Amino acid sequence: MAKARHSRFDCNPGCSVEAAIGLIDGKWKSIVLWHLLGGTMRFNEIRRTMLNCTPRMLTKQLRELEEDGLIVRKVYAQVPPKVEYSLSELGRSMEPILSALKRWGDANIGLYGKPQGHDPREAT
Amino acid sequence: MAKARHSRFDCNPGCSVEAAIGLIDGKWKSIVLWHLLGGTMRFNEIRRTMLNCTPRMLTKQLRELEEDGLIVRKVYAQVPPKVEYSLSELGRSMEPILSALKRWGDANIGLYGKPQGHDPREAT
DNA sequence: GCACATAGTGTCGAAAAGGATACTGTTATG
DNA sequence: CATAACAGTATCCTTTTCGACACTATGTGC
Repeated sequence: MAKARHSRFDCNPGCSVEAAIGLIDGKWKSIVLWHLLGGTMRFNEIRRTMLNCTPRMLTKQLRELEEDGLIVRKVYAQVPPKVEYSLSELGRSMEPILSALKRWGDANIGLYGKPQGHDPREAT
Repeated sequence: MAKARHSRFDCNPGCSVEAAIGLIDGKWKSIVLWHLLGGTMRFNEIRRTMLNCTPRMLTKQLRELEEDGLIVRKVYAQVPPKVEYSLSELGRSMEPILSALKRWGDANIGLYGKPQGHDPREAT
């Protein structure tokens, strides 16, 4: 797998929990997965949803998700290149996790989100 | 909040997802929360469930969880010190997330946990 | 007056993650 | 021949995170 932070399963009763977050705790991974729940997307299409993510970063996150078997990368042999990303079966099986995160976030983001301290660049 | 990695909410439709994982993506946080779902625990009691976590690390994770309002720290004025940690209301409200992670991990850990890449030190 | 238990701290260093910025390759189009 | 589109790469650097290891404080029991 791609991530190191949670890849060691140091704990026992909780290690399946650790294993699961280990796959989605990159800076942009959960968001990418969330967007892909809505269907197949192209590279720049994903990028446009998270403008603060550099292409390098996005590539990295996508490659790790692919390595972990959560998404599928389909390259079309065209010349303005076309690459489509979509959830694999395994990726789709994470829907309950993503939904739970979304629900919790929606319900509680007021506690953490905007109050102060969001950077003045573009927060989209 | 304590974490920086996900504290900027760079994305919009997915930022509530980001907000949620931002609170549980420390190396040991999700595990601590998972254990605390089972009830109040003392410092060393938690430690014993994750022997690879140094006290310094555990303290850090617990402090961040407390800062984020997910757990409650109760200090008893005794002399072999006694400190109890438990989930706050907000922490308990994460149960669906934790459970979803656990279920997914239990169902799929075989794909990642054992196959390759677990280090030969003690995996407990 | 000394060790013991609990819940930590402090310091240092290595590794991982993340980010800024610039550049590449390939064809179709004008 | 120059330009543009798309999907990346390459290089370099900063920040964050993690870990090892040693050390602290304080009442109690011997």
